Order: sequence, then C-alpha cells, then structure tokens
Amino acid sequence: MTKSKRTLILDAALALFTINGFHGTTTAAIAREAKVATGTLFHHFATKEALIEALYLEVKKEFAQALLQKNNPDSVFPLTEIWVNGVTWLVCQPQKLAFILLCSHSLYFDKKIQLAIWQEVLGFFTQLLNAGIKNGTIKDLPIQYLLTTCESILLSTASYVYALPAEDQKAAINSSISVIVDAISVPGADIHLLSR
Amino acid sequence: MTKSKRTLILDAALALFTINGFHGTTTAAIAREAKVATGTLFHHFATKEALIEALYLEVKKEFAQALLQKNNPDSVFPLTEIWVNGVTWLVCQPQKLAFILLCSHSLYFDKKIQLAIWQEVLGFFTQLLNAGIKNGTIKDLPIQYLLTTCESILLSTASYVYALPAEDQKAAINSSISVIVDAISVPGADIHLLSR
DNA sequence: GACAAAACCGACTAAGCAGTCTATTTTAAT
DNA sequence: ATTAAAATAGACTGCTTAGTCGGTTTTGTC
Repeated sequence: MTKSKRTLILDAALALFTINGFHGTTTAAIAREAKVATGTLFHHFATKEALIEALYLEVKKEFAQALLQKNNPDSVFPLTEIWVNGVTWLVCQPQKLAFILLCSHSLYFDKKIQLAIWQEVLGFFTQLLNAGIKNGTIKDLPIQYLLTTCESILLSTASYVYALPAEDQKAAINSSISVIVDAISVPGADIHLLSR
Repeated sequence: MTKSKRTLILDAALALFTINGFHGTTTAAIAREAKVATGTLFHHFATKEALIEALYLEVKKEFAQALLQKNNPDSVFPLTEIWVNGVTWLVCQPQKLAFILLCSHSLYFDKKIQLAIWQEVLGFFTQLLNAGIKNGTIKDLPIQYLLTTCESILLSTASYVYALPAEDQKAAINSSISVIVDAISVPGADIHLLSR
C-alpha cells in the first residue's frame, strides 16, 4: 500500500519544520518536498495553521501511545517503565522530538489543543503520583508541578541522549532514571511501593 | 534621564515578541509600540534578526548577572543560592522568562551566540558540579547532562511559580529546592559539603 | 461504461512585510 | 555661530507567501 498524499504532506512538513521552524517553512516548500501541488496541500488542509495543528495532534497521539505502551508485563514500577518508554521513543524519533520541542514554547498555538489520548496519559500519571503521595513515596508537591517537572526533564533528557553516540545511549537512559526518581520521590522511601 | 530610543525599541520588541512570537511581530509593530519610526528602528538595528540577537544578548546578560549575584555573604551552599536567585529573578521578570523560553527552541538562531558572561556562569557552575562529584555529593553524571537538567528544571519551575498567586510563590520556590537538589545529588550525602 | 464526487494540479493574486531612501531635526565640537 | 555627524521620520518598494480558482485526472458506484 502506497502512502496517501496527506501523509506525504505531513511527513514533508515534519521534516521541514524541524529544520527551518514554522516561519522558515513555506507551504510551497512543503508541497515541493512532498512532491505534490500547492492546490493539493490546501485541499487536505484549509490553512497552514490547520496543517500544523493536524501534525501536532498526530505526533502527540503517537507519543501518548508510546508512553502508555506496556512492554514488560511484570514491571512493578510503572513510573520507570513510562520514563524509559518516553525517552526511548523520542530518541528513536528525533524529528518528532524536535517538533515537540518546537511546539512547546512556540506561541503558534494560542489555544491549548485538547486531545483525548493525552488527557488519558495525564490522568494515568496523575493517579500514579497521587497514590505515591498518599503512601509516602512521592513528595507532597502540587500535581501540576510534578507533571511539568517530569515533562521538562523528559524532553531535556531525550535531547541529551539523542546527541550521544548510539552505543552510549542505553546507559545514559538508565542513569537518567535516578534523576527523575530522586527529583520527585521522598528520599529514603521504598520506591517500589509505587506500583499499581 | 530619559530612555534612549534604542532602549524603547528593545522594550517594545520584548513585550511584543513574548505575546506574538518572532514571526507574529512585525518591525512596523515594534516601531509603533516604541513610538518611533521604522527608519529609526533600522538605524539602530541593521535587520530584524540583529534586533532579536541584541535583545537576546541583553536578556541573557541580565540573567547571568542575576544568577551570580551574591546576596547572602555567609551562604554555605552556593547551589541553593544560585537556584533561588534564578527562579526569583525569572518570576519577577516574566517577560524575560517568556522570551528565554521562546528562544530556547526557536530555530531562529542557527548559530549559537557566545556571550562572555554566560560562559562565566557555565564555568562557575561546572566547577561547582565537578567539586561535588569529586567529594561524592553530586551524582557522577556527564557535566553537560547535569547542566541541561538544571537549566530545564529551572525554567519549568519559574514558569510554574509565576502562575501561582503572589502569596504562594515564596513557599513554592523553597519547595522546588529539594527537587533540583535531589535530582542531581547523591542520595544521603551531606549536601552542605558542596561549598567553596 | 456512464456518471458523479473526490483528489489533484499549478499558474495566479492580493496582502503583508522587511528593509530603503530622501529629507529633516538634534547633538556636539570648535 | 558654523558645521558635520548622528539620530529620526515616514512614505515607498520589491519581494515573498498563503491561499484561490478553473480545469484535469482518478476513483468508486450503479
């Protein structure tokens, strides 16, 4: 099965946005890169902004799915698993990492986009943190602060790991676990209490 | 002494960039906001990009000075002091915080700008971290990773604290200290060893 | 195979923008 | 007071670019 033009356009947009940013990338360039006419681009996406938003939704959806993926069925510590899922996925998808970074403070999105699956990630994570606070393993800080802290350390860790030679990445991901765990958990508490 | 036109232009640019982003802010709008003609703007700054770069240098310089400021002469733990300096300054200068966030992943700067005073901050901090690693208080991780981690937690903490009601900010800053300290220091080690 | 709808094409356009140019005013030095 | 340089003004321009439009091809259905 051959890729749809819509997908080609989104792929081209992702590649160009992460190199030249939103402003530096023209719709003509995206169409050229996707080997498609500008008319086709605007047939699928009403405006450039709609294209960016569609791309954002798709990338965020994939990211959310990667985070929630259950690889290790007998993992007793979901926080670690989510963390490794997240960093690994971002490092393997550097364009998407760059795009998420680009979006994170771009002001291109005035309105915050609501995405069901992202709410699910947030909800799951919030539940996990609340449980940890209750049993004394997670610091009793506002959930919102814990969430943004995790997100920002996750993104900066992924950026750092990506820049490493491939053979060092695995080890770097493993040592990043202690950073996030110690940042948000109560010193000395048994972190393995934090299972479901 | 009245403000120079150059300063008025930089102030206007800062205000507009943090609201509408680089692309969303036209040079005409900056000139209008600064109550100055476009000719004047381009007399002081050769191009829009040069203006952005000048603003970036100025903001970064102020930020660096704020970080290194020594408020408490008998502080035994410089990391904490720098941290509180940083968060406090950013929270009190929300436009500059927004601007730094905007720059951090904007791709508007292809070349990394070298700023002497920022090198000084980095050097000082690197020395501090290295000493900590040597005496077993700081985790033995690559300096580069420790630096980016500190920076990203600092920025996300400041964003979070800024959004809080004024009366809660002081307490939030204090509780953020444990997050950064635990993130990078060896669990159980006496953190007060980390002085000069 | 006839027909409609959807997808696709690319030349074209209208608007917006960075940067220019010429003229005028202010500043500072002798 | 004279003069040159620096600062300021704002109308103007040429280029870029998002988005359009009329026509063509492909797809699916009966």
